[in-house]
Amino acid sequence: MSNIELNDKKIQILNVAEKLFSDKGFEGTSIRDISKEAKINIAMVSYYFGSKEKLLEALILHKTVDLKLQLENLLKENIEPLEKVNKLIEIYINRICLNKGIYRVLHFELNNKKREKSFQAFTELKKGNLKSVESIIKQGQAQGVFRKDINIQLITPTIIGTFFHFHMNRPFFEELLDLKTEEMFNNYMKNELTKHIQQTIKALLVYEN
Amino acid sequence: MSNIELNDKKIQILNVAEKLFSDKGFEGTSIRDISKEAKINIAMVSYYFGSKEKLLEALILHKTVDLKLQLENLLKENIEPLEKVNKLIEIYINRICLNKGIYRVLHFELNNKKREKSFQAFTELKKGNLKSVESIIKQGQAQGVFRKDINIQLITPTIIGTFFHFHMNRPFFEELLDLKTEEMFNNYMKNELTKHIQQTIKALLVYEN
Amino acid sequence: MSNIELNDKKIQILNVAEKLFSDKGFEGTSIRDISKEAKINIAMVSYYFGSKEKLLEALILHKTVDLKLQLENLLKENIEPLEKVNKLIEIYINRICLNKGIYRVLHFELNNKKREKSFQAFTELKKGNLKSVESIIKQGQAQGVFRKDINIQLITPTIIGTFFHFHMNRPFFEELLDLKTEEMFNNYMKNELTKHIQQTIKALLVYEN
Amino acid sequence: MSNIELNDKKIQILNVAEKLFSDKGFEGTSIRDISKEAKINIAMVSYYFGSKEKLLEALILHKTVDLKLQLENLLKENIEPLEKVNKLIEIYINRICLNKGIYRVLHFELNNKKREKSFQAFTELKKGNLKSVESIIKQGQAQGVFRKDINIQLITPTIIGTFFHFHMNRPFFEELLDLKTEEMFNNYMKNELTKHIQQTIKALLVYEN
DNA sequence: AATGAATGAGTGTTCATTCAT
DNA sequence: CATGAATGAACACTCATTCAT
Repeated sequence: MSNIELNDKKIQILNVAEKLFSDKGFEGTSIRDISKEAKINIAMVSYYFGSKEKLLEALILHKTVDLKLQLENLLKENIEPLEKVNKLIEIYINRICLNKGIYRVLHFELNNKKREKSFQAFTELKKGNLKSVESIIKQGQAQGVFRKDINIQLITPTIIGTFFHFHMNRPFFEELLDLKTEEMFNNYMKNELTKHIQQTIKALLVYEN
Repeated sequence: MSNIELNDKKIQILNVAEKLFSDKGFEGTSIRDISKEAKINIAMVSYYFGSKEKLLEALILHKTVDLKLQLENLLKENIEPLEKVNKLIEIYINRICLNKGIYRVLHFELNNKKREKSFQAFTELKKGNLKSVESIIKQGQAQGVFRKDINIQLITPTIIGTFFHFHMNRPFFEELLDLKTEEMFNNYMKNELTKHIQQTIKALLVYEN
Repeated sequence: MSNIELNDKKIQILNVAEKLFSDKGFEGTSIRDISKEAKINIAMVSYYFGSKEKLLEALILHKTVDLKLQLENLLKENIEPLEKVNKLIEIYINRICLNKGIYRVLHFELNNKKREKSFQAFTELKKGNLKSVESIIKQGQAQGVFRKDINIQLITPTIIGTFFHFHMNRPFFEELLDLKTEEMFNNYMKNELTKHIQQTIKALLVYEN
Repeated sequence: MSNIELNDKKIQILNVAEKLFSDKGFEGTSIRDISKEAKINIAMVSYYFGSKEKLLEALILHKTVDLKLQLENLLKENIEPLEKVNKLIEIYINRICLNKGIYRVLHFELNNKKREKSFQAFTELKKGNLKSVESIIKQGQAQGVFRKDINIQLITPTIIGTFFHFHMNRPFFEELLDLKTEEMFNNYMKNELTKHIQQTIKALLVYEN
């Protein structure tokens, strides 16, 4: 899927880059920071990836490949539509949790600049996501479980947007909800927040206005 | 509310800063960019605001002052709770549309760094928002219109998150929904998207699981 | 002697400038620092003195006018030559103590740059000093008290140089001699150091090699 | 003794820095000045030394390392105390003549600021100097050649102070003594001035008040 | 006579990138 | 293949000074 060879050192650089881009933003992270943290020579980044920009592109490609697979597997599962939606939500949340950093960077950086290549990859990903959601919901509609008048295209923004907003405002919610440790915060996300989103989507899909 | 005098040139700088911070991020925007775009001397920013950091603070204060007032007025209105929630959503969306730039900056820049002062201003704003939501929902609960077991703290993330995710992925949705002009996109946000969010929140507040 | 009018504000500026130039050097002191410390408008310095450079010139002229008078009075006193030399040393040390700052600036700044006007004033001062020393020593030689083969031109460097070196290395000697307070340091200068210099010059003037 | 590698370009930078710091002071010299004079890229200074401040530190270390050795060798020499004192004076003067620039900087820049690291290196140097002087004089006192009541700590200020004052007022003495060429001035320093200081110190050490 | 507003030039430093080895 | 050395450009910011009022 990616046309660049990824040896160990490249992956090491990508991991460090993800962490730092996430913490300090793309512009706020210098190649020096990356090379120091990854314990590699400063020229390695340009040498391996061509430029800082292309490092970001590689990072995005590297981190978004397998979500597609996960979704395709979900579609094949033989479970009820609502259950599938719930699992879909869990997959999303889990993915973003796993790749905390990159999603932040993705949303912020990709829309500002004309990073055509990665942007396309990202667009493809989003289209794939949408198709999966569409497929699941139409299945539910066919079974008479879901309402017919649903704006399917706005389901994903609700799921990911809700989660993302919570995630982006982490310090605020840490204080508000008294989530003192990393573990507590993660638990809240995986339990309360996930439940809230599932409940929201269910209400939206099922409730007759 | 703001303790700095805002003459025309300051406001001009703030507007340019909002635009550029929004487009290219805080770190990605240089004082040179701002001064060039605003057609002012490069030293003016530091001269007027003290530093780039303080410019951001001033920008946040400048752009968030009247949201609070709008919400307070809403609370006093003598209308049904559901109607109030819908109006609240409209206010949010309208505000973010008006100040696209600053909200984008707020979301992406303000949480990763220790920009204490600006961060506090933003936290206060979010706390105020939460209080308003809480007040409205409890009113609805008292009237028996809304369910009792609502996680109030997660309502705002759903409203703003959904809207924001849509807004952040503008190019994607422009293509997907064939929204060719600025006007069409804005109309979609003000109609379909708003309706979707209102419908979502209503379902969440009213629907018995 | 000075061709500029010195009103209260000018003198206030000069005093602040002396203090700051002394503490942080000429280049290390900004007009902003001076205007803040002197509680005057930042444009006042340029307005009153023309420029930062000219402020320094004015400062030098202002601070060196009355040394000449003191020396002329000393010459007229009817006391023994050795006593006169000792008094001369006391006058020097006292003057430099009084105008701590300016002498440091004088020596450092005046030799580096071509500040012709103040440099001339300073040269005149030094010539006057030399004449006084010469006059005193020749008096002593005439009376047979002092040796004939003295290099009069190098007496002043010995007096002022010794004192100045001590003064410039204040932190070092504070530690070495355990002079914990301002007062202790000043007392050491006025007593031990003065005595040492007087003893040195006496030995030089009197001792037969 | 120095923990930084000194290649040719670094030494070139150090030499230029010494010259310019000496001429225009530390604050008065910009990295741009240095880079222009040394014909190197402006970023090289920060690249090589870390900062302008650290360049000064390196300069001090670089220029003061071998004085210590010279003094230690002097102490071991088997010559009369008075001869040793005279040689000590010659060493001082010679060193300062050789490294005119750095000593000038040392005296004027190092005491007013908290340049801790450089300051410490300089303090160590001064302490070493003092020990050498002390050792020599006590030897002379033990042999009954020098007086017992000498304030040893004020010997160095007299030696260096006298020399330095002369050196700092070079233009004045050039005119006064009609020293038309560089060579004449240097000769005067190495002959008359040195002799004067040696004579002064001898008188101070030997003459019974 | 005095000053707040404004500015162009300059500051030290960091940047991503290049290139000879 | 990999890298240390090196660099021009850009960074945020401060400077002394000017000028309209």
